[in-house]
Amino acid sequence: MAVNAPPPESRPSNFLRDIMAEDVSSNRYGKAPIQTRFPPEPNGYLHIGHAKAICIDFGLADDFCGKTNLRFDDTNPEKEETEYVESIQEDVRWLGFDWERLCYASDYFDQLYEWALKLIRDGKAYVCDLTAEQVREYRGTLTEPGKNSPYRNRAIAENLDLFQRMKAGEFPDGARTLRAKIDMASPNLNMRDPVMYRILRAEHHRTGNKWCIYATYDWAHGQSDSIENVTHSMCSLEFADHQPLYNWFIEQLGIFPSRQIEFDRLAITYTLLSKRKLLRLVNEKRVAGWTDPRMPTLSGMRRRGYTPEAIRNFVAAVGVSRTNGIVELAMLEHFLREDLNKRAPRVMAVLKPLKVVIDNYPKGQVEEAEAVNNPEDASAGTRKVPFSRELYIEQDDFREVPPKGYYRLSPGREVRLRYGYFITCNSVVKNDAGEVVEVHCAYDPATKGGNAPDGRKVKSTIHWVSASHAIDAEVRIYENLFSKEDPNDAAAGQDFIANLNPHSLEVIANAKLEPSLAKAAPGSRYQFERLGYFCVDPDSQLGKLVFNRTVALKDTWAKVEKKHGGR
RNA sequence: UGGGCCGUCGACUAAUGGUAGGUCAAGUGCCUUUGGAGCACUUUGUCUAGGUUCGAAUCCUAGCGGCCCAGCCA
Repeated sequence: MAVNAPPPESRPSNFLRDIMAEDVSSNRYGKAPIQTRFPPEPNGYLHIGHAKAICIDFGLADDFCGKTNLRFDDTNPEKEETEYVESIQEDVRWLGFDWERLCYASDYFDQLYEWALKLIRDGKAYVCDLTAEQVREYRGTLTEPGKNSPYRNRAIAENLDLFQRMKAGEFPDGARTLRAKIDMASPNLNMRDPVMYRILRAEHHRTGNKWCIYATYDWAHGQSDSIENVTHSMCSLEFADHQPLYNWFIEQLGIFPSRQIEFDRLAITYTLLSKRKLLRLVNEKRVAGWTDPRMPTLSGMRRRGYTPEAIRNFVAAVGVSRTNGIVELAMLEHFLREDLNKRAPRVMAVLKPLKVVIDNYPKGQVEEAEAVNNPEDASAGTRKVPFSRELYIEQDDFREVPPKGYYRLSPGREVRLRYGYFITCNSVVKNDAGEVVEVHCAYDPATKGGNAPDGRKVKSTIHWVSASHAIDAEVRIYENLFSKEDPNDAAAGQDFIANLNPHSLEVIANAKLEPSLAKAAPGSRYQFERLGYFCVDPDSQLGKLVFNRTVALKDTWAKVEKKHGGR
């Protein structure tokens, strides 16, 4: 029913789309619709590297009016869990994709078994009694050919009998394997009689204890693709050496000829994208689980405040090729800010409070300043923010001795309180340690709303909250989880654990927020003006809000400060 | 070392034998009630050497460099 459409002209080209377009125009699959699949193994949570694969698998199929299945590649019961199959579905949906069919490689265990029998009957597979270690020895090396297994020429009837008894559970784990009979001298090691089945007594999250033999990736993947009529099976570059084997099985069986195409994995600076290593961070409690906001998992990023749109835009901008590159984290952050800038309501919050007393403002008086909710979106409207004699401003927004290029408050200097008044600092109060703990100012009543009738200008506008109206909140500030661009670049004898950033989480226990935030719901995102984007963490409770900093705003002052060598 | 894949601005990626372009980053200026956002402008690139061709990032050869493969993981 689906008609294969040519790709839209507007999109930048990529080699995958080109291949698919060629296959469509050359009628490689006749009238069969384009079909792809996203095939995660349920052995961990999805991360942003998977987001790239998801966007490719679903996006490309969509470009050609095709369909995409979500298929769990669950052929190794020792590592797979239901928790993971659930989180994966949630994450794919959250990213904005919906699958045609939900499948499991384990759906095909019976069919795979039948096909294995066929290969045995055709003399293309045999039961091998070599131990794992012997198999390795017989395989040869990168430069030397392998040797034939002594069991390679077993009679078909014997192979059939042995294989059926493997399935029946007559042999202990690891005692025998079923191997494809291909070529022990092939320069491609994957073709040196690869193992198709191993004996493994482990409870499978779906098939329970029905099976004690499990298909390997090579035997399961291509056949699963074929069963689902997958036309284009995209996978990452490291599988390129498996493609001849992928094709060999399909040819021997004479089944639907799915085509494997490899592309490069996503890599990002300061980020680890390996399920195995992320699992270690979780198991060793280096982070608070898979959903820790510092994790590159989709669930961690979601909790951190990322939007699916930001991730999709990033993935699209990164593109796809066959080179092994590393994208700068700055690029991800750009697309995050770009999206949040459009959608996040602005709000005032003070992370590190410094008390400001406006000496000439009437005691007990409260005014309501009208604040714009989102300058990027007029329809977001305005809100009222209480203003009074005692306020909090950011400690960073006052300097007793202003460094070069510093525009904010300092003794004798006038600044604007956003949506409030111009104030001038007259004096400071210090504690015993000599630190400024209170700043005394005078306001100009004529500048209400933030404009001086005489046209006088100030160099900076700072945010504030009314001390008596502010609500307290915990704010969690995140930095990169790793302090090295390449987390794996560790000294001899060390690994990525050594590159963990000890300052990746800073908890601010008593931030002061404007009262409009009192009922902010978990998951909602805001821009704390001049600071960054923040979202409400699910740890929040009534009266005890917890915010995560999603990403800081671009900080021009930080650059200036760095250049001047200021503090 | 055998095989496979790949080398385009600092990063990612287009150009499919015919003007090396885009995004990020960096820089400059404008604007600004967020040192935010926005706008304008600028810098920097085809790994090297040969060859084919009127013309090469693109095709060929060689070299150099990087990544992947010796799990009964995926």
